[in-house]
Amino acid sequence: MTETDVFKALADPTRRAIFEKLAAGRMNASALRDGMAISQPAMSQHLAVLRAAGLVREERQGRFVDYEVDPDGLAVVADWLGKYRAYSPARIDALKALLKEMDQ
Amino acid sequence: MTETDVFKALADPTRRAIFEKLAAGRMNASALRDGMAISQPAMSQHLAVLRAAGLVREERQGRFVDYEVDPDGLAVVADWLGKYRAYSPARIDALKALLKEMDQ
DNA sequence: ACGTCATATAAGTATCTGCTTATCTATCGA
DNA sequence: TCGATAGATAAGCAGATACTTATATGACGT
Repeated sequence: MTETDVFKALADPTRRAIFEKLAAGRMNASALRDGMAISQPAMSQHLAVLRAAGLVREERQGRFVDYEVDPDGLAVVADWLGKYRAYSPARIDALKALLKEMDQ
Repeated sequence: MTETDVFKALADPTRRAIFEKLAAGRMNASALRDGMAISQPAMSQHLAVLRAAGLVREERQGRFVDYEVDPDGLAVVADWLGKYRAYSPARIDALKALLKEMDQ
């Protein structure tokens, strides 16, 4: 779950797509697969990479394995980005928006 | 300057180290290099990758080329991360800290 | 217990990555 | 104009990556 693991995991567009799909809600590997032109072993391998990076976690449900977003991996990205706050006006705007959101 | 370009660029620890060094202030390629066990062509290649990702920009100064952090690449990361705000309590804490900072 | 289904793992392979050495381009000072 | 210096680019190569097909594991219904 190092920075390198996380950024490497996110460097692949297929894995980002899988992650994005999971962000909509917990799902098993087969459900993830449909509509996604990807073989079963490829999906399994991508999920293993995401899991090793701490971006995703799994919970076995009998014969199925449900996957869901793991905030730990996101925290690594957030922390990295945080170091460069001074350079990120766009992010500061986003923060302001989030604050507004939180105040409501 | 796609998401893939940015995450791929950041997936390499040497490139993250270069970026971090640049975050401390604009610097030419030779200055970046010292203290960094990296050959001149390797540095040049890494800088090209960072530049293509929009993480860094260059300005020729006579015989030297100064590099500096380009916020555009960071904005890509911030935007990506922003999509998963709901999952990132650590990031929200960071935001709160930033707010405090901004209020002072 | 048996066949089936969900997922993981193994092994092989084409492509990509990050490095190396060698060479080019361009700007500087003398 | 010449030698030196900063940096980029080319070509080659070892290792990593993302896929494939084949097979293993393990839980389910019957």
